[in-house]
Amino acid sequence: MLVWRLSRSYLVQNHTRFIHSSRDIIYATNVRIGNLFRVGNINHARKLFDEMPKRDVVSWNTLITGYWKNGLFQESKRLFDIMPLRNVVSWNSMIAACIENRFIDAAFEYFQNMPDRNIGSWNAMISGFIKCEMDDEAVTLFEQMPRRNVISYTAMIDGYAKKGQIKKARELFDSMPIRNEVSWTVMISAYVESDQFNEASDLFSRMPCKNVVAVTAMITGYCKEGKMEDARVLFNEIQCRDDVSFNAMITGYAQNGRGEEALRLLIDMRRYGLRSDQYTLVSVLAACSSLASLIEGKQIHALVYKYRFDTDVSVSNALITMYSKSGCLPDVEQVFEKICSPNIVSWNTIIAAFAQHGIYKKTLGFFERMKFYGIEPDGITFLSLLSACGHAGMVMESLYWFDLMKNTYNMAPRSEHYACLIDILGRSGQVENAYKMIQDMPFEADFGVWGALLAGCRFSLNIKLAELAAQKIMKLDPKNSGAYVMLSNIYAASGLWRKVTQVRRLMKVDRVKKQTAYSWIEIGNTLHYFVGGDVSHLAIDDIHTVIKQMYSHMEAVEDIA
DNA sequence: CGAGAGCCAT
Repeated sequence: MLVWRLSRSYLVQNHTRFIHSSRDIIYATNVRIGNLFRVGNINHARKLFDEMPKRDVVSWNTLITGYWKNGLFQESKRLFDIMPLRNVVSWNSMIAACIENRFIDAAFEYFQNMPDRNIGSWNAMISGFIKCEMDDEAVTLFEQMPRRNVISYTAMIDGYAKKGQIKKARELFDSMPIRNEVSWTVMISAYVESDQFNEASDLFSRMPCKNVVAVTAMITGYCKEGKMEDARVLFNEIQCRDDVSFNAMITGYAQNGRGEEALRLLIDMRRYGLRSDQYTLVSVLAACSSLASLIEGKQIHALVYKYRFDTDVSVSNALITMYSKSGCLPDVEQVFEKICSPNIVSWNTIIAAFAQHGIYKKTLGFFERMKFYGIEPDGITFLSLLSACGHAGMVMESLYWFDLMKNTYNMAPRSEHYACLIDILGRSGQVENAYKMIQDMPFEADFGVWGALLAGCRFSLNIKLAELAAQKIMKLDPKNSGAYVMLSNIYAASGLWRKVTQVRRLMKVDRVKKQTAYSWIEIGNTLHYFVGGDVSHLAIDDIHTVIKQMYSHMEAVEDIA
């Protein structure tokens, strides 16, 4: 009897604790449906929904959101139309769905038609306008909305930042009543993006609670400044590193010419238990490109296949550059032809690849194909075309492309285009014409333009122009040793030894140090370094013998040509 | 169930 009573009370107790009201069942099922959609199991999610004896508005909303997040916008729309009862979230979800599919007008229609809006509706619509670069509309809504929260402000700040209106972004940031870590991060990355490192750093130091996202933005800032050691310190301080922070650090190394460290960090990343994604692969491929190390590049290419990123355009573009820098032109073409829809970067990349190897015909061919596919060339395309002419020594053609760019495509040449053209003119001994071109430029010549002129002067030993160009460069970039070295070389080639000594002395006074140039090659696991005049290599005599043979061979070939 | 942030290629 006692046992019976005990067990009965036990049962009653637990019954009340575990019994599911129909509301609980609906709630649990909704959560399950949402989770199934999140892992892309659409059919199973739908089956659960269909089998529900009773559904609430959240069930419908979960279904609607699940469909458009899996790329089935039309089904979301259909469900929205037939659902028995809608709440504000149903409407907001449809707004988000339209925005995701770039139907901004449809989104606004939902926004206007909905019976009542909450702050989320306004925020969704504002960020939609910002995504579609309709800033005026975003501002109008922001000003019209009855209440604003931290998300409204943050979305607007990000919008201003993306438009390059950093000042306005900052004003809003300062004026907002409450800031959270997202607002701080948006503002910091706005400064990083617009190369205002000190402002970014200042904000970062004042940020009360630094999460991994903000730290990653700051790491990017340090990397852009070339301060890799500082970036690494920040990176090491992160408590829980994620794929994005690893990618930022790897990219930093790759972009600062520290390919070995980028590759090493890729290994660390995998050891840390993180999978590399397309961002990682693009960056380590860039690292391989700068190292011109084909073996590692091919290994990464294998990873690209393994992780199924071989259809990613950016990855393919990075592969093209890698193979091009290693001189594997057949692989360059092979990767390119496998891209389903090459974008402007793909075309520019392959054009640049053949341009850099002086294969003018192929360069031209890809340019024609690009036009045939209806991709409009941009400034970078023309830069590649110009550089192709430079590598092939074709002055007339370069002037043709320059003219085509200006007059047929109505594009304003940038200083890089001028620098390229001036380089070509200089190499062909036309420094006077090159100087004329500088004088006719619609804007002030920069470091690159004067550098190209100075470099050109060594072909015709034009002392006057060389001195002028060197002077300009020293003014624009006082720490740069290149101008001093180049000028002194031109003096030396002209037999002006007293002037050579003068420049050397000037370098000491200005405390400019010549950077030693070196080249290297990796054979097996050994790295062989070579500096100019360096005879320390064990096989230096053999090397010199081979070089002499190559020179005489080249001369012989040139005679035939 | 809906709204805001960091990393990629010429």
